[in-house]
Amino acid sequence: VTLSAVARQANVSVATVSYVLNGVQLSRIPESTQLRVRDAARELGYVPNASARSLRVGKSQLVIAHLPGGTAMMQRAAAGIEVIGAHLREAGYSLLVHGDTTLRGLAAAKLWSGMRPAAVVTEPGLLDEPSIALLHQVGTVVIMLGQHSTATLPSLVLDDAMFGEVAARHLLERGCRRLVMLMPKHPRARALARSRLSGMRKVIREDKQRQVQLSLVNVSHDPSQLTQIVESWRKSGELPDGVYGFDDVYSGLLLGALLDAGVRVPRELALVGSDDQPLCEILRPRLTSIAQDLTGMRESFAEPLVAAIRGSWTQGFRLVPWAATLKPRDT
Amino acid sequence: VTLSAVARQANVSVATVSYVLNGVQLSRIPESTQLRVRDAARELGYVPNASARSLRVGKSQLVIAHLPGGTAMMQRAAAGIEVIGAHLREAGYSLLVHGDTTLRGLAAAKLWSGMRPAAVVTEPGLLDEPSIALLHQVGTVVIMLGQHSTATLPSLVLDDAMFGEVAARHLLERGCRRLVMLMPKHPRARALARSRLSGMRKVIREDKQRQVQLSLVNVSHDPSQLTQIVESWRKSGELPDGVYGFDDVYSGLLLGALLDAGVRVPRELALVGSDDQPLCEILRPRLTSIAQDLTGMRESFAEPLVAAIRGSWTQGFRLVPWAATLKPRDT
DNA sequence: CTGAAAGCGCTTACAG
DNA sequence: CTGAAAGCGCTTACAG
Repeated sequence: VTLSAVARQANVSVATVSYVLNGVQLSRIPESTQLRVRDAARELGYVPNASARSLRVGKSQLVIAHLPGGTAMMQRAAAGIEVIGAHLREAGYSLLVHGDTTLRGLAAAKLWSGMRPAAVVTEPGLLDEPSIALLHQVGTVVIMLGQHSTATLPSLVLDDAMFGEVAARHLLERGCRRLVMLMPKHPRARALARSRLSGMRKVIREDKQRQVQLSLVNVSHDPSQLTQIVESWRKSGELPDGVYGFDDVYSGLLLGALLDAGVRVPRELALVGSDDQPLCEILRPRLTSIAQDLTGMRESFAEPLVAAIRGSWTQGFRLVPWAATLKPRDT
Repeated sequence: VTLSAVARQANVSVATVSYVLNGVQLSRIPESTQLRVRDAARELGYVPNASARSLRVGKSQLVIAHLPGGTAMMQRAAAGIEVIGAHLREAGYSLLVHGDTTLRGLAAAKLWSGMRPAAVVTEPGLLDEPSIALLHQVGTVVIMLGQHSTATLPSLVLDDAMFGEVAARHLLERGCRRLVMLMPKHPRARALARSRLSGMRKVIREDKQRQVQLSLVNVSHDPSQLTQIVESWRKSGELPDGVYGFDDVYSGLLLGALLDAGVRVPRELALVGSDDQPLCEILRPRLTSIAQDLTGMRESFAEPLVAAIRGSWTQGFRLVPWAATLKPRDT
């Protein structure tokens, strides 16, 4: 069932049907005709052929998110994907996610440029310059999620400083003075960690009289490494009294190592995670964490995203601040 | 840069270019012409317009996976999406994921049928009969992930029995006789749980002389409920000696409740989770779990999927057996 | 062995 | 206010 079938049924031309169904130049078409067209379309169960439309206008309504699963960014995105997806749909786009890491670089760019998507949302490091150039050549907008060296691309940079601020404020309020933040070695997590760290630093800076010191400790997901760290703290007598563990998994791993070493949590050492995963309720002691707050997602993320897709992007990059809320538990 | 641009450059007709680039009737075209065409395409950086192709052949190369994030199915899929995605790509399809739960039913079907995708992969409960009919009408194959009441649809049913088998075998080997399996109340998780349960039952059945009893306990994600369960076990003196917790999260919640009640794990009660999440390493005692083994994914999942997309599907549904491996830890 | 041509289903400038 | 028509970039039966 095509446009012309609807036209025949409604006794008008295909042009009129197209105008009515797309809401173009409606003022010129009398109510009665519009009604006839809409009725016919409904009766026949007409669904416009997106390929034909794309071919004609030279671009599809597709927005492809190139976000390898398991990525920190992807997990954040998963939480907000409903808000973002709904907003994009209202704006006439379809958001689809490509979660396969094995496809990247020119191979990815070729596949997508073939689809002539309105936009590709990607992370720094997945698409190189020639790939981006290819997408631009077919008129696709390339949007970065995170800081990219080429400042010419529209970039939405997640600003996680609030997480660090909430963590630091909580630890200071508990009276902690010798703070540690765990810094993951994994590159993608590290970008987030730096953002969170900046928030911690800010709060500490604003609180000079209290003589707070902050050390950073690089960590991986290897449990034995955390055992070593705790051991070295014990030996040197430099056990911190407050730790921000970056996220719940790192915090949980540290908690395990602390308990193994006989450190009393939170008596000797207070610990805060991030992301408020189910894990927090499961651990003993239960892990105090920080939940992300999706309020404002629409204004701070979805709307700028649509603006970028439409090509009305002014700055090189834009910070997307995230609200964060403390979830106090045992640690 | 279009097909005709390549044709001009190579001094042949568009038909010839199309034949060469698609590998159709190559035997009839001399090597030298083929070379000229391929060189021209490469030089110009030609990328075929998927919309034009789709319009012409009446169908796109898109395979849309309608898998709301956070779903058990989605998490399993995430693990295997690289294998599946790569296989589909080799077969000429593009797998894209739609992770937004708010879109379902007829609204979803309309959006997708507009794209004329080769296939939509969905779960039971997201698309009703009229929605499926609409997709069928435009020639889209609808594939179910999981058991669907309409046996007419090609369905890939994940068979998690191996998880239950591994769990039961492990517990029996430890000498456990009073077994419990936690059964989640959430509908989607429950389908998986039933599959895992069948594996447990099978192992217990094959082991009659040992007089093993198995009870089921319905659970939700509410920690206080698990506390109550442990309490009732204590009171009645019917503490099981081996528990299969369905997955790591439920197992972890139970472990917390057990420790709070002073039950010694694994001395009094052995506990096995599933999925081998990071959580297992974090808990004290560390949680014994069962990892899924992606070996054989290609044959058991990706290949039948492609067969279904191509329309060569014989049975109503097909079991996809998953290999599973015990990850012994403290519990 | 190669090419001219029809046609997929739309949108939109243009003519009436 | 409405319609006839061009054309987007492909594929493919057909003719030579």
